Amino acid sequence: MSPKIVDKNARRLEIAAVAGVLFGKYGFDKVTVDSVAKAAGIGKGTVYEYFQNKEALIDGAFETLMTHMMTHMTDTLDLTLRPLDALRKLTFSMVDALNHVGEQYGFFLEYILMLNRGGGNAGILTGMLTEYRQMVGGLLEAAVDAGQVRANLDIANAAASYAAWFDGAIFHWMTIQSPDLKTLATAFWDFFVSGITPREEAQIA
Amino acid sequence: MSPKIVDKNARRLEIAAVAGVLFGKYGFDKVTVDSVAKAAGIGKGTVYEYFQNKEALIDGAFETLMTHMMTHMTDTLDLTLRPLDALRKLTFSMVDALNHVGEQYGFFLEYILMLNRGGGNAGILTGMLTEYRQMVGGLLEAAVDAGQVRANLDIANAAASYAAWFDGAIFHWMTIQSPDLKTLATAFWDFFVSGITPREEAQIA
Amino acid sequence: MSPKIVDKNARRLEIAAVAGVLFGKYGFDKVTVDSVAKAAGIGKGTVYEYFQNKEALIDGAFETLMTHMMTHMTDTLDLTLRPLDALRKLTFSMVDALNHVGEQYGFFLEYILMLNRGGGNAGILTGMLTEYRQMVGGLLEAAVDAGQVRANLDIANAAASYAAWFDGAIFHWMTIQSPDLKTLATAFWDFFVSGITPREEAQIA
Amino acid sequence: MSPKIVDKNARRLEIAAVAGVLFGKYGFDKVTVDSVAKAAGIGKGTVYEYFQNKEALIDGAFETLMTHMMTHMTDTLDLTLRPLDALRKLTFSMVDALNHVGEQYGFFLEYILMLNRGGGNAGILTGMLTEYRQMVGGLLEAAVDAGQVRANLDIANAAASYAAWFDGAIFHWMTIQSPDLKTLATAFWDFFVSGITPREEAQIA
DNA sequence: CATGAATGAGTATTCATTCAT
DNA sequence: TATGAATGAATACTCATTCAT
Repeated sequence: MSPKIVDKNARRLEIAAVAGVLFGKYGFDKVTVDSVAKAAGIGKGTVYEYFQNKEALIDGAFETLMTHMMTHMTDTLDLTLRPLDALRKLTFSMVDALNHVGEQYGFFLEYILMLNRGGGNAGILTGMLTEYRQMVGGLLEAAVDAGQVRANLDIANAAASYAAWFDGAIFHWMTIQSPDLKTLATAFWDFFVSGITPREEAQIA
Repeated sequence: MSPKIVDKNARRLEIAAVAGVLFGKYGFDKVTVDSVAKAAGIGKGTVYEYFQNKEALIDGAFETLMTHMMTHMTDTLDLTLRPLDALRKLTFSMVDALNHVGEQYGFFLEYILMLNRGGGNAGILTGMLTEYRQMVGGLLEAAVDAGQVRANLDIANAAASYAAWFDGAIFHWMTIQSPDLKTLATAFWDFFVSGITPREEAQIA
Repeated sequence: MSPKIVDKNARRLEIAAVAGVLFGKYGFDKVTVDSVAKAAGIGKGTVYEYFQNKEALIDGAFETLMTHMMTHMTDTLDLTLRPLDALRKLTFSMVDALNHVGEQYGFFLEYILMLNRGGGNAGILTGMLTEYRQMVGGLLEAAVDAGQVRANLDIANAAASYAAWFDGAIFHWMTIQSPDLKTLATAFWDFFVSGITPREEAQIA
Repeated sequence: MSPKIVDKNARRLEIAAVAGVLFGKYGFDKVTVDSVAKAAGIGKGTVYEYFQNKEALIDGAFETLMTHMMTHMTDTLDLTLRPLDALRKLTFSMVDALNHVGEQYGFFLEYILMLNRGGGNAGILTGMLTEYRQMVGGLLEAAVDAGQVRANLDIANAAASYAAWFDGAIFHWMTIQSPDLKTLATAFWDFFVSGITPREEAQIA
């Protein structure tokens, strides 16, 4: 009922978003609370009205980033398409989006490192990765049902592999810009499809 | 000329190795030069005898790590096997090794982030990644010649995809320990082979 | 806008003054920023709120000292006296003052050395010395008009010589306390006056 | 009898001279023992064979500088000239010399500051200044005897004033290069002579 | 005698956090 | 509620000095 609560939350998200951009660009330790405040157009003390400390700020920033990415995914997911086509569309849409949020992605990586070292809220990330795998898994399952994918596919691990490939590709692309992300994705998709679609027989030695 | 006999290079590598472990465990900014010195059993000033500054220390540590990893790869590479088998062996050997250098791998990720933000020596990393892709590409090419892999495979991109998957898998594994790396690798391998081996025909919609 | 009312400029001058005393007593390099803070009764970080770095602190201290000295001179300058008498009064008043700011004077010397080596703001000092010479030159000129000084005196260089003597005298006095500054000044004044006042004829060989 | 003693002393003087140049150029605190060693073409440890510590090094450097200056003075002193002319020659010769040892002079000033703050060997400096005043005083006394200077001159204080002027002039010249030292000296000399030479009567108010 | 590798005390500077207004 | 002045803990880096060779 109190309209201020809305304001407070909006302001919170605003600050977190600004912080996320800075963290992505310069890294957690190089970003000062003061620079976040300046970038958000508020006083340094005010940041502490919304976040208990710098750590909380990074958690908030990460949540905001994840929300954006998940929203993008959900929005892009087109259930009128056949499952494998929906996955293809999703894949390339993400590639497109990444060309625009590359810096944020750096922040994403860094956050994972922080978690690994005991800082941050691991739950957020685990949950998000699980959700990501499940979305892909769900599509693959539907594709099995639709006969687009071979029935004996280990869906959970295929989804995990897909996701791993995706993040690894971005990761390498950040290091060497060649080949560009779209080319890499195209080649992968081709090869991914070859691996999962029905076939007469496998002839491995 | 020098009255004190010290193998300056050996000492340098020693310090870099110690630093690498700490950087991997706690991250660059959380590691103090003093802690590196203590861990190496030397005085703080001595670190500065071998490295101009903390940045140089991280470059040195990275070089050391890369050298180790490349050496491990080369050592593991068994050219008496058929190419695809050699690649499989390499893959699982790396997975094994990673269970032991997981922390170092965190350092590896972090270094990439630093490079992306303008610090560090980008050349080392680019070179290493290129070398990694080439090694895999070489094996795939040999596999094509041996008829183990379909002839129309885009080798360069398949190698890049393989490498991307590999790093992405480690990356996700660092975040959620489930499934374990070996399971993930087994599923990927199966599915990778399906994608690259010869087949009657592709039946994609 | 600012909820905390602090006269930033007053605080700045206060810190500079305190720093000036310490610099004078112990020299720039022997004085730590922390000791300045302690002496000013503030925290170390606060010093950096007012001065960008230690160098800025010394510039500020010097400005403060110069302002004090110049104010003292101007206050002492009595224009109701005949010009030469005004200069005499000024001279001895400065001597008196110096017995109290001797330590500061050490800082003054040191600052000049720093300037000579490329640090500090040379403009401040040059301006101050020029002003000092002009004040003396003005008095000598008035004395010429009043017939107290011989008309053919090279005023600019006499003023420069006077100033040089003054600083040199302080300088030697700092080294050997004998003779005391007043005696030295008395002798100089007598002899200075002999050199500049009108005379029948010069009988130099 | 031992020829090594000569060597040792020569080496000592050599190091001190080199140190003096560096101290003059950069200031005591900015000069490292290592840089002195490098400049002297020896090892860092060797410096400590000849000087107990950095402080001793500065004392040695100062002694060397003083010896040079005194030697220059004594060499220049021409007793075949009439006393006042000898003093004039000495003055201008020193001015000439200073154009070449300006940097060393900075060291001289700094040393005085150090003494004033309790470091260094005050005796050396006091002795040297006394000697300097006595040399000038002696010439003035001889000039009185020769009738070149008025008999009622307070010789001790005139000598002290002369010396003070000299150092003050150099000091100002270091700050503002204008007027050049020779011009300043010419004006001073003219005016000094006016003040000390015999005259009919003083007509001061 | 000469050396320079090793050392750690000492210091400038940054920045997260607090709190009076 | 918003602010930014004040603070001091934390840290990279320097350099005089020692001492094994």
